[in-house]
Amino acid sequence: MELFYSLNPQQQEAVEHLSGPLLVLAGAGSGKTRVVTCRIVKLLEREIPHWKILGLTFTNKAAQEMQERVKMLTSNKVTLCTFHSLGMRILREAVDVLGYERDFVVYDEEDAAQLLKGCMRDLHIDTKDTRKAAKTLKNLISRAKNNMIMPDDVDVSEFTTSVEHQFPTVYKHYQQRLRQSNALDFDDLLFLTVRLFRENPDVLKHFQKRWEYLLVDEYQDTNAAQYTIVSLLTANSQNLFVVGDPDQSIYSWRGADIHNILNFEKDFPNAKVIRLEQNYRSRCNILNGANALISHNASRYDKNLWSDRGEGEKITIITCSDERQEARTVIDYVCQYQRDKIFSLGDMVIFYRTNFQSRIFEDELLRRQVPYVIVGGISFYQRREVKDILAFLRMVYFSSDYVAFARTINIPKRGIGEKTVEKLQNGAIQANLSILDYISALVKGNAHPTVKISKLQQEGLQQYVAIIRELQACYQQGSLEDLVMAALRHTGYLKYLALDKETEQDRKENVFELAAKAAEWEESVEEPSLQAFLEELTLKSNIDDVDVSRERMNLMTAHNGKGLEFPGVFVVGLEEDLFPHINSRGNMEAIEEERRLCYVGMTRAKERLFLTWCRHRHLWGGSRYMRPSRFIREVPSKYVEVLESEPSWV
DNA sequence: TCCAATGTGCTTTTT
DNA sequence: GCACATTGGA
Repeated sequence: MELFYSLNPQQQEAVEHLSGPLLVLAGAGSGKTRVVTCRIVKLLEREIPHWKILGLTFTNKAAQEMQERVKMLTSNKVTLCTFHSLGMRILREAVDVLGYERDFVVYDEEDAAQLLKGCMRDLHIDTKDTRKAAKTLKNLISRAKNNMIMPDDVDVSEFTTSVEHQFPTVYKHYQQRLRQSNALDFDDLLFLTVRLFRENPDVLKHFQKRWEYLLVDEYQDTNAAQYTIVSLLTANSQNLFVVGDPDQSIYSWRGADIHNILNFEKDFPNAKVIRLEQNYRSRCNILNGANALISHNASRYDKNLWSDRGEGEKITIITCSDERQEARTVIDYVCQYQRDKIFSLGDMVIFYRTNFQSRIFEDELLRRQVPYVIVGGISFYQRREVKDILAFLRMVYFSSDYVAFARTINIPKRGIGEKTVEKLQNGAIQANLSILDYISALVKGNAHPTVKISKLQQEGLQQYVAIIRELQACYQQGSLEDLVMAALRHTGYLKYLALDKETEQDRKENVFELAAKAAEWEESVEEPSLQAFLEELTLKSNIDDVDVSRERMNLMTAHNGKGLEFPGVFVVGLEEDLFPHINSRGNMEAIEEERRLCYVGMTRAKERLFLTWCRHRHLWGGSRYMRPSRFIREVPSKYVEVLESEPSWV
């Protein structure tokens, strides 16, 4: 088969691997995705039934791409999904064993943050800076769940601050509130799966039998919970095939533990290790420069990534006077390459460390009318107006979803503020009713306990209940698109949007777009349901449906560049305290992660690589002197040409 | 409850 | 320089 024809011996060996644990250490650009896909195809050729194979990825996009490739090659459908959607599937089947309801709603980060804020109010957490405290608590909860620690088992011995001391209480309360909403957060999808497996050997056995061959992509980014899921599922079969590159581990701040990949051989005795060291992507100057950079990390597996793609041009390092000039210089190159037909716009990318850096490049691109796209950033489904409508839809299906209730009850204004919402929630909890049933009883005058509210609020609630009931009726008969349109109509949402003239147009377009997407989605799936629709949207990220049809310059954070490649790459803002970021100062591990991030950026480049830095930069309202990033110094001069950009006069 | 004026403190973000 | 959170008056 042509697919296997051009595999090198190491790739071949990995693809041929039939059973037992295998770690593929796949350097940047070494054909990792192809190896995973080919191995799946190979398993199918060996008459392993497709339903026994499970492939796990970190993004929907990666899962989708592999799914398509496999389907094209074999017309078979193996299960390829993210860890979180795997958790979702498993929990939908069996979470009742843990005392949860099966038709739970999933809270995204924003919903969870909202819930947490409510918890902090409930518990009267008093701090100087609520925002910071909320962030700290959110992180602590996430870390606890990723490390599979229950509220009662939190180790408080290392805690010093008052916020930290309050954490176990908040965590416990937060879990309780999730339950009252019949909701799970992202981390629960993993943690509860682990608990389900650990506490119910029969359930585990069932899933072990179901999937006998496991493949994990980007293994260096797994956290403890994901690691546990994988090792539990493969405990019997031992058929675990993982691919990853420790040098590209850039999500430790999200709980990813690089030791999962570094200790693979220890964790899985008899494990085989295959190294893919030939890079098919980059010119030698680029690859050698990147290799030299990453060799400055002390804690790593040494590897020797090489390329036979020829020397190519040297890495260009440009010193700029400030960020305006940096943007001009970069876009000058972009336009020149495009004009000379060396690269098309879509062949080039700008990588930056932080989102705010994109603005100046956008200005410059707009000024010169160069089409561009920002990959990542705020997702369509996270826009306020879209989430508002989705929250209404959630109330239609999940009548005890407090976060959706709190979000929608005062749209449009019904005189029901924070305090009243709190009272209503407490009333509902005491009455042991869903929030919708409770306020429904309340307006009819037969709620126990009853809550004191004003005449105006009474009317507001009545209206609200009527709207939701109406939408529920609509959901019984019509399509999803109709339901979205009905939500717009019955809630008076368009009128509500018209209150802010500046944003009205964009927001209107977005809500209509949502209706269109609902229609499209309904067409494309076999069994459309409101629940499935909402569920898919919460697990969907912003980079999942990028529009590649149009020819546009790409802008994104270095994090979002992972897994992509471009002929021309600009890594910008390489200054101390920006890249590496100031928050990593003095912390060796953090600096090393920044270095890996820079390495990821550099190794995306096939033909041409530019590294730029500015002597001055406007940061937090003032102009600052910057020093060139240590990462620039760490690229040996033999791979580099250095340019000083003209000083900017304007 | 709501709105406008004032005060603070800055990342990255697969799901 | 900006978003977002808190505060105080209507």
